Amino acid sequence: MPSKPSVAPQQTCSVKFCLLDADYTTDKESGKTIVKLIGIDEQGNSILVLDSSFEPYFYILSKKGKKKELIEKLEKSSLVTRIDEVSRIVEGNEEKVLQVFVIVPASTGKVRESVKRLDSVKGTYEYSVNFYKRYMMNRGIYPLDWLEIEGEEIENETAYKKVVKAVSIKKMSSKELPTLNVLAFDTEVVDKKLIMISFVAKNFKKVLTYKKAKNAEVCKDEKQMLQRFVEIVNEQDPDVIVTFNGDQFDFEVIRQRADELNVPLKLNRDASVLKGVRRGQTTAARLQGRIHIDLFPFIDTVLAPQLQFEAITLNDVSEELLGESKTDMSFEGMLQSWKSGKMEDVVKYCLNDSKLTIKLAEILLPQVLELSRASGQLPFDSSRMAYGTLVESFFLRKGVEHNTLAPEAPHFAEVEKRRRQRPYVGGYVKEPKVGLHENIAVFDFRSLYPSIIVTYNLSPETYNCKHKDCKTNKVPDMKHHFCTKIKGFIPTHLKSILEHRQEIKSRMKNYSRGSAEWKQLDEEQKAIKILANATYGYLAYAGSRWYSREAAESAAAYGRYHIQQTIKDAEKTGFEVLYADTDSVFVKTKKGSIEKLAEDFQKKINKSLPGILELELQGIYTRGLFVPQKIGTYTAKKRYALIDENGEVTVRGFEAVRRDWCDMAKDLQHNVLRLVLQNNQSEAVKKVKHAVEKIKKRKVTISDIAVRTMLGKELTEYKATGPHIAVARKLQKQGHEMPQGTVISYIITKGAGSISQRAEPTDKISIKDYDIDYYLHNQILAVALRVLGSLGYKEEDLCY
DNA sequence: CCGCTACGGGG
DNA sequence: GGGTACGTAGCGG
Repeated sequence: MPSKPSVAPQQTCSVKFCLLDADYTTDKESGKTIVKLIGIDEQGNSILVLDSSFEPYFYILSKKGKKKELIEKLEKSSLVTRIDEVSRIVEGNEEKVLQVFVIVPASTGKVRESVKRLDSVKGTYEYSVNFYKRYMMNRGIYPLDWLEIEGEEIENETAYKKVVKAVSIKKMSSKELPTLNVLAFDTEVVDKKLIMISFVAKNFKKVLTYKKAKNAEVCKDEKQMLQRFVEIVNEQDPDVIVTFNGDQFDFEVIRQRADELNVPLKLNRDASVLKGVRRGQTTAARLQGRIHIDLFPFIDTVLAPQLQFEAITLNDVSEELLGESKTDMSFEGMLQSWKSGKMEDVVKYCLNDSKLTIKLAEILLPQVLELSRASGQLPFDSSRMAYGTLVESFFLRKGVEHNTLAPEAPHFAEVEKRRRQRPYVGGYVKEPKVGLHENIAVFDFRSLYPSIIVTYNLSPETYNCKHKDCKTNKVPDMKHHFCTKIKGFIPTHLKSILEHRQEIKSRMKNYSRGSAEWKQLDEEQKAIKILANATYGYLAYAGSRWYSREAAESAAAYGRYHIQQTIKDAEKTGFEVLYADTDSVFVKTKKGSIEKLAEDFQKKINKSLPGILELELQGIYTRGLFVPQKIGTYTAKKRYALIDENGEVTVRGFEAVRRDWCDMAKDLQHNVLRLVLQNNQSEAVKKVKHAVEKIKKRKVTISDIAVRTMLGKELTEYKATGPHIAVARKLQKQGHEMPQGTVISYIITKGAGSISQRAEPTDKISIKDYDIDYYLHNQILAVALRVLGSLGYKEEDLCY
């Protein structure tokens, strides 16, 4: 960090750059806290801007008549630099509060701690807002803003093209995204040692390893490979580094190996060494000057709920988002190749992972950046944040922009208490009419919960207000009421982003679908949708500042009320209601055109809905299969499959076909489902019968019937013995090493005892050993009956 | 039935 | 660095 001004006469300069990252540091000489703003200019040069004009502070609301006493006490503290008196809205009321400035960010908590119990203190506020976040909020700066900086350029020996000490910072209006230099990398690890590293950027790809290999740079050993890794990152000088699970895996291994092998990890632009930052139970790899975007946490927290992959693996995610998968090679295959020296396979495998990662980044990075813009959090943070914190940072900003102090964050005991609350009643579910149906229309409420929060003014401060007229405004089937006179904090700002989203959507109409402008606007509106939808959950989130279980509970009650009304109206109109869940209703008609009837119904309902509530016609389907939600004690969330007139199939909730099912069973269910939707039940039954025969006559391969499970931890750490653990222990006794991460492939054999006792490793088994009965009833027929059972088929119908 | 622990992704 | 995930499956009591 350059802290000294250069000896040469300082050069005044002006730069315009797009903000990508921020941090802060304390200058050792002056003791001042310096905010670091990191970004790139129009030419793609990396810029570091230093701003020492911002001071840390927090707020105190004093008790009546005790202000003087409090100020005197505060002035005695060596940590306090000055005290201002300002006007802010506190819990709905305008108050005069003390703004207490302190020497360094860490002092806010210390000073607050020393005064919070004084009887002159009524409340303390915003003492735990991170300094760079505080800075961005107060200055109205959002990530990806273009900033115009006037200042002095400082000589530096860092990888930044320019380091500027800011004198003034102005926001510009451009919303353009800069061209970023993005580098993806992936490592392969065997026995906790790095064996290979691959990189892919726009015009660059490389593989490092230390066994002789074609198409790779062959290093002397692991240490030299790590050194080359550092060199290559610096040569490529990326603005963004992308990984898939780099926080918890790749960077973690790299750090450990670099430690062991004594390789300084100078990956940062300021020439410092990589450090991990604690984020909850996990560590994130945060680089200085380069944003490390780990796609895994982003997909896990933000995208997973909207998508339908079975697991968040690079393979499944790539298949869904890119329509392509990893190479045909399995991990075991790769391992085999490494051990036997078939290096071209390993190189291909490793490089492909980086290729997929960068392709995913092409799609996901714009989403991360728009989410940053919408939430006000840096890309590094917004890509790792859980919904609760993401929503909260948005409202914190709105508070600052509207002179409103955020409620104090709940303390540990309070969070615990909130967590222990009995769960409240959620959305309404109408059990599906099991079977195959035709001429189906699906309706859903557009952004149901956000619309309800806005329409009914649900917010912590509007709950059970004192106004006489509001008291009759009861939530359906609840004792609660919400204010009808004064707009609440949450509904006000939620409404404004919903309107902003509509405005973006109407602007999108000016561009042709799929154009660059259209795509950027689309990402922007999707990011806002994510925030808006998460606000409902935020009201009931235990860590929330704007916590109101009553508001969340009421949103659910209003939701149930409206969906039930819609069901009643649909029935009155002559539809048969097949299924309903929370915000969607599935109906069918026996006579007339489903399209026409559905459109008329939608219009009619919308005329009767209050506020901003709106029912949408989600789609028309030629055929649909609905299966029971309860099978024994197991309750599926949503389980149906639909086909439209173009033959497009939508499947929900059959995902129970995951682990513990063999490939043959998985494939069979897939085929059966499609055939049923194509109204070809006889062919579906034939397929099942055929599979049954194959199992009975042992005309299958081991791989068809193998179940694969990975050892998630060391074998000794398992207390419970599932089938894969039993197999692993058997293998270990035979002298095989069974480290964490070993994939156990097993089949169930004939004989007596539990499934675990009868599980055997695949490599020692012949096709005559498997238990026909188990595969018939617990795999093939089980999976087939999930689909065909709802159509009245019994086991005996599916066997010859 | 409840409460606790371990897990995920990566290799 | 006053930012310390999170929701759930599966086990044992």
